[in-house]
Amino acid sequence: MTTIQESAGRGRPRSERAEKAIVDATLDMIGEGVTVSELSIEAVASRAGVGKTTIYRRWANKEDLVVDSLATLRLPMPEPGGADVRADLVEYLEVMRSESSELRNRCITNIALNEADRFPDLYRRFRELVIEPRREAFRQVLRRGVATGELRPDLDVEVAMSMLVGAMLFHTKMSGPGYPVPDDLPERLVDEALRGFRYDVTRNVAS
Amino acid sequence: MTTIQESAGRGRPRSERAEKAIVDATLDMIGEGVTVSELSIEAVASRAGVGKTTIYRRWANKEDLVVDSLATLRLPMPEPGGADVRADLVEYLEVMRSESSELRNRCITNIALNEADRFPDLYRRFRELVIEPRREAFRQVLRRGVATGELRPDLDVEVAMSMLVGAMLFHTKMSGPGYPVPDDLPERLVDEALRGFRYDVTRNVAS
DNA sequence: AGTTTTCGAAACGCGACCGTTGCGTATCGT
DNA sequence: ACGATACGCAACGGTCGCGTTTCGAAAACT
Repeated sequence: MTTIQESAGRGRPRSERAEKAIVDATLDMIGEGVTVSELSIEAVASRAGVGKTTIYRRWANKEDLVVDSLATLRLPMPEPGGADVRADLVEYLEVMRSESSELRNRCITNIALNEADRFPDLYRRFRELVIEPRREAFRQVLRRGVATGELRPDLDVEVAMSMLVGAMLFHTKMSGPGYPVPDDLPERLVDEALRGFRYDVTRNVAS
Repeated sequence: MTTIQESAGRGRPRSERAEKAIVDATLDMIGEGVTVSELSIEAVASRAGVGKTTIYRRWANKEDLVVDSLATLRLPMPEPGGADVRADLVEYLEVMRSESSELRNRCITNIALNEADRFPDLYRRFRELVIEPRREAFRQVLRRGVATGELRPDLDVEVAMSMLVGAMLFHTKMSGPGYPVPDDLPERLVDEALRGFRYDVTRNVAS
């Protein structure tokens, strides 16, 4: 908790509703693509229908507000069904796809991709809190696939992850009004990745 | 050319040096991760060692300055060697990798990934000028591979492109002081993509 | 009832940047 | 030489957001 100080519960208690409105406004604006640099406390206050005082009483600065707001995003990667590697990979990519369609969740990628350089502290905490757990879950699916023999024993897991996740991010970032992410993209990505691009007459006759 | 007007060559001619300094400063700042919104004419002028007047005399607004600056980035994709699909793919990814290490060239991805929503005009022109030609070149390599029989006839070319380019962008965006892009990433990416992840005892024994 | 704390709102002085204008100087064509 | 234009620089009035302060009202405690 980066909150500046708990008030000794003597007088009027802090409004839960105001706090939620502030965090919501913050997340929404970041989700819409507003940079942390551009994010103004005044705009957050106005959007949340709250006085600036109410914000400054809780957070010392903008970065703390953003950190705490992002921390409220609990987006657990689901335990993979575990039927097979293909199903698990598709499931995870599908999570990414569906999340990307909600404005709120876009702030995850927006922060991760845009703010790393300028707010290293924010990025580091965000990386530990959100990014790494997800990478690890994804990594485990691939490792398990190697262990079960579904995937090549010499598969470069990190590179494989980059390909699938990178392709997904690529599409979601490029997506927009005119360029929606196809519903079946996760399946198509996983299938192409599993089969490989090369034409091999001894094997690829169709699945 | 978005330049506001050519002066009738009567008096003192406009300084080539100043113009170059302005464009250089603009590109450098964008390459460093400064948003177009954040980019201030004052900062550009100061960095270029130039008066604001000199900028406003040439460009009507910030967006025009950015458009013209980006247009000076002539970054032709090389004609691929054409030895085989693998070599061509590695070559193109290698171009992306090496470009990403130069600050100046980072403004390509920065603009493409961060400014699409807020500056649709800028993004559209940039897309036509830089992005689409490169996508098309990349696409041709894959199509040629299908035509020569090196790649599967039913390969989903768009998905394949997303995987390779997306993975590369993913790494370059994530890269930084502590996270350099491995030199051999292009090769590793292409090899994993061509082979596929799946373990197939009838085929994968090594290359 | 009285105390304490928070609430939203408004205003403060401060600094950054806007786009414009005027200044004295430099550099071109005629 | 002379007029025209561009140069860098400094200043203008204006807007925006900063972080702080003050205000009267509201909501909890003893």
